Amino acid sequence: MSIQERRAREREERRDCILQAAQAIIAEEGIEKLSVRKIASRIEYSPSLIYHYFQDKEEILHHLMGGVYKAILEAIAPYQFSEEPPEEKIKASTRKYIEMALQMPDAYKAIMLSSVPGTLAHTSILFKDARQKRPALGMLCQYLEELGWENEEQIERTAQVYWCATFGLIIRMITEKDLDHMQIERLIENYLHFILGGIQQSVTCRKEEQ
Amino acid sequence: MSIQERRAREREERRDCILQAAQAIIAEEGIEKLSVRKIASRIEYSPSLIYHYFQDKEEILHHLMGGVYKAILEAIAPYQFSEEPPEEKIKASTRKYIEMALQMPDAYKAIMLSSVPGTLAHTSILFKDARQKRPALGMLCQYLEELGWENEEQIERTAQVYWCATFGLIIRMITEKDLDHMQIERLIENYLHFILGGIQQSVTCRKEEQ
DNA sequence: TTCTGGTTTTGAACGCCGTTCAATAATCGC
DNA sequence: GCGATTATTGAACGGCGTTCAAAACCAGAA
Repeated sequence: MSIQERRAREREERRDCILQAAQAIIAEEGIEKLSVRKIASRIEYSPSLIYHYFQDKEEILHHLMGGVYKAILEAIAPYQFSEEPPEEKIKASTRKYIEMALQMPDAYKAIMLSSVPGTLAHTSILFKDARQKRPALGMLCQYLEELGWENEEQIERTAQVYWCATFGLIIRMITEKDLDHMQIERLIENYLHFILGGIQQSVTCRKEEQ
Repeated sequence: MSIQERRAREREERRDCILQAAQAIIAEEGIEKLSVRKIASRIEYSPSLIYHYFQDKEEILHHLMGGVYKAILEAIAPYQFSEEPPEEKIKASTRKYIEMALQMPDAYKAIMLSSVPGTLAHTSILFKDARQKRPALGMLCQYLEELGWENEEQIERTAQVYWCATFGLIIRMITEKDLDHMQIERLIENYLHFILGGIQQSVTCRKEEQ
């Protein structure tokens, strides 16, 4: 028993070791320079070994990216329980989300632009009832409800396009390098103002309809 | 003279031929499967030949993508001269832009996500005075002016985040496959409603400030 | 201790890729 | 027709992800 346990533990350790090496390479050279062979040489094993611990390169990426995205989601989770008004909660958590993403641009890009089913299962937001499975989406839906929105379908769809829009800003800021902190700060501020306007306007519309 | 002209023409023709072959491969197999060797084999020349007509693979992509993006911009240009109210012009041209992008998802993704300076020079929108160089941006700025906006800086920044947001929606719709026409239509409709809300709200704010 | 069965690790290979470069073939100006 | 220019090629380099049969290793049984 004990021996099998040790074996399993060692196996897990080596998996971690591979993931760590991959992370280090990404940190040093960028995600597009990551290769199975480089991971192997860094841990001083032959490339074929990797394939006894992971099915393919994609699986390695998937593991790493899962961790990254989880970190972002965990960073914005606390706002949920804040006592501030919903608008402020939306603003604060969106800002945090953007800042987290910008701190790990390669990883964010990689995970959010991946079309691999396994990754997509963690990042897609445009399916029905997505709010149940996507914390960021669910959080925004909750805020909208706190703001008095009632149409379930409109809430979810608004949350979906909201996060698409936020995603767009982030990716463009990542893609267009040479933006300094000042410009980024201004863009985020402008974006939040603009997008919150969209939410408030929709409230106005709803109120008028009643 | 004439002979040199013919030479130049022939050279141009072969360049076109290479570009056409590349386009065909992209159409058949997707952009990520495009390779210099495939282009060469399709035009029945050796791979090395390609490098006498283009500096590298990137330059080929750049030429193709330039054409693609131009097509989108040309498709939305006419709305500029329409007599409809600015809100309608914004809605209509944004919708057209989105639809065009969705018709050539691979190409759109490739050009808008490329970080290569040459490509970036055609697609970046987050720099100062971008409205002078970016038709889509300039158009939106014009509409905002027609709506009575006056703060030059706010106009440009709003236009920037507006297109970032639109870009985000498009990329997510492209990335998350399995969306049917109905869902896409609903998302676009919802997005336009939402984002126009943002614009109108900003107007309201401005009016209140005065 | 030696053998056995399973696990871990490797080396070599396959078939791709982008790119370079010296050598050859074709074409032109004279 | 000849020398220079241009077009084209074949072979090679170094990289990639991945596969697979063979080797090395190791736990427990005889």
